[in-house]
Formats: sequence, C-alpha cells, structure tokens
Amino acid sequence: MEGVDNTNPMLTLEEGENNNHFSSFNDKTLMMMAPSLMFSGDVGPSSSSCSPASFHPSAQLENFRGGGGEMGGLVSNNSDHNKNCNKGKGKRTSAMQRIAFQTRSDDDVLDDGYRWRKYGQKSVKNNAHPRSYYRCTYHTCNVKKQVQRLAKDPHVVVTTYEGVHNHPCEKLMETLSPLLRQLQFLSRVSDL
DNA sequence: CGATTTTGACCTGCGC
DNA sequence: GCGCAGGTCAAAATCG
Repeated sequence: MEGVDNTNPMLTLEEGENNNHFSSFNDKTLMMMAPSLMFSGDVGPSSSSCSPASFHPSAQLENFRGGGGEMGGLVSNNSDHNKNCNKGKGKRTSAMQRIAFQTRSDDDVLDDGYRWRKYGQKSVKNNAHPRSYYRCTYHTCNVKKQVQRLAKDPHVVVTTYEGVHNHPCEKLMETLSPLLRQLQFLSRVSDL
C-alpha cells in the first residue's frame, strides 16, 4: 500500500448503477478486505488475502463473498448495473462483480498486490480529474479496475474493481514462496 | 527488446 | 437520427 494514508481509509462498495450512492466506511478492516473479494482461485480462502501484513482472516472475508443480498446491497451484481456495463466492446457477464472503494492517497494507484496494465484514460464529465482504466496483466485474468479522483476532494481516490481474479495475488506469492520452499525442504528432511 | 503508458480514434448505449 | 458520454482499441512513445 505504498503512498496510501492508512490512517484514514474509507471503503466504498458500489451500490447499484449510481456512482453517487457510495456507502463510505471509516473502517480499516473493510478497506483491506475489498481487494480480496476479487480473487476466486482454487488455492483456498486464506490465499485470497493480499498484503499479508494487513489483511484479515479469511473467515471474516467469507461473509462478504455471497455478494448482493447479505451485503446489504453493497456489492453490486444487479441487472441495472450490468446493463449499464454493456457499453463499449467489452461485454460483461452477470457474474461480473463490481466493487468500489475510496482511499485517501496522493498516489492514483494503490498497491493491492496485483499487477495492472493501463489501457485507457478518459476525462469524465463534472470532474477535472481523468479516469484511468487498468486491466490485470495475468494472461487468463480479465479483471479491470477504474481509478478516479473525486472532483470535490482530489485527495480521495475512488478505485472500482470489476470482475474476479482467477489467480493468486503476486505479492502474496512472493512473500509466501520462500516459506513454502522451506516447508517443502523440511518435510523432505523429516521423511528421511 | 519486451513491457507498459499515452493518447486519439473508434464503438456502443442512451437521451432527446 | 444525432450528439454526448463512457469504455476500449491500438499505434506510437517511453521505460527498465
């Protein structure tokens, strides 16, 4: 999370198709949980947490996975929104999840542990700050995110994730791989 | 030299 | 049908 001021994080999960209907939380826990919602790989729930130092146990995350209903409408999967997302060439599926949250940061891109490639930037109406479009660089993963600063508060960055990662978080794997190697070594030694 | 960013053009949906 | 706004593409530029 380089450059992110974690002393004042705000999670915002998108509600419906209207971006003005953000529900903000001054809750560090929720803010940290948001990126982990994006991963649905088969490496087990605990691997879904990026930035190991700061993410919460998977048991808490599971409550948020169900989407829609139990989230009180915070995670959007509704048809109105999907209709709205069918603009442009990229077609959305009903399985597409969109999660938006706000961070107070001078950096546009918060370090969520995944690698992103920018594929577009667009100035939007009623906002002096352009919106940036990113795609996950992992070959089989087509998760996207949009990054935009608030017009009324340029220090607040709104990040919108769209889709679900089908691979583990790179940062996490970097952190865990030496540990894994050590474990494999130790298990081999104990077998002797 | 491959990966990433920049940026103008293009496409699509929506409102009038 | 037309214009606008948002999203994406893709060639060129830049970076490591």
